Amino acid sequence: MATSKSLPQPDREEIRVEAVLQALGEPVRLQIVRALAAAPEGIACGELELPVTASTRAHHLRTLREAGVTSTQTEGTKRISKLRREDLESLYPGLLNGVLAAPR
Amino acid sequence: MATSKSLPQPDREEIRVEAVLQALGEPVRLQIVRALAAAPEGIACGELELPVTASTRAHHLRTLREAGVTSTQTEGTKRISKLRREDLESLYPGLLNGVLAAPR
DNA sequence: GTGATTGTTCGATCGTCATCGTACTACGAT
DNA sequence: ATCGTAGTACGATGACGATCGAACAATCAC
Repeated sequence: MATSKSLPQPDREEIRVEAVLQALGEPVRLQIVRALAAAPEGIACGELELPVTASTRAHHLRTLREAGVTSTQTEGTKRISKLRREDLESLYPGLLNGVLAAPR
Repeated sequence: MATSKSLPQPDREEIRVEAVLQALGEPVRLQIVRALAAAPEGIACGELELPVTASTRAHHLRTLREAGVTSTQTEGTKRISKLRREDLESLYPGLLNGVLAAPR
């Protein structure tokens, strides 16, 4: 049986804009967010191509999740992360689109 | 005669989204940005009510200016800072409004 | 079971940054 | 010129965070 569990994350009303902006302001994390934005079905940690080691990758994914930017579900040994687009759009309408509109 | 000079700042195309997000992610700076958003005519450094000393205030204003978030003009001994709304809206449409929509 | 895969957690290191006080500059008023 | 005001620049400190390697945990395949 494929057990699937959600990792802890802040509720929508607990999300703080400073934490979101700080999370998005780190280059590696912004790169992750761009990849997640291009993959609505979510991405497993290991599938992200990043210039850092696996432990640093885990650290950034945790930061994004705890800031309320992403949600993570375990699928077997994989952990699928997705953007919390609805929550972010509801809290800060236009913010995410504006960030994603930035030239790379 | 009232001499008026603009302090150096990045051109629109030099603005990096990481720097903008990082600048906005600091609580004191976000407070400054909120105050500037409420005062389209600009605010002098000393008129900002912040829980930090003058030197820290100057540091944050410099960070915002160098990130491309604000512009600063000298008016006598005062330095008037304004939000670069047009540039930010052009680069990251919706971002600033989204941030300002956040509950305090 | 063993082993391989996937990912996290822990501890350490190193750099960056927010903060402060002090000294300094620039301008205006007297 | 002297004084007061507005703000910056510098140097130091302390805290936070990005990074890594190594050890650990959980699941799947065999």
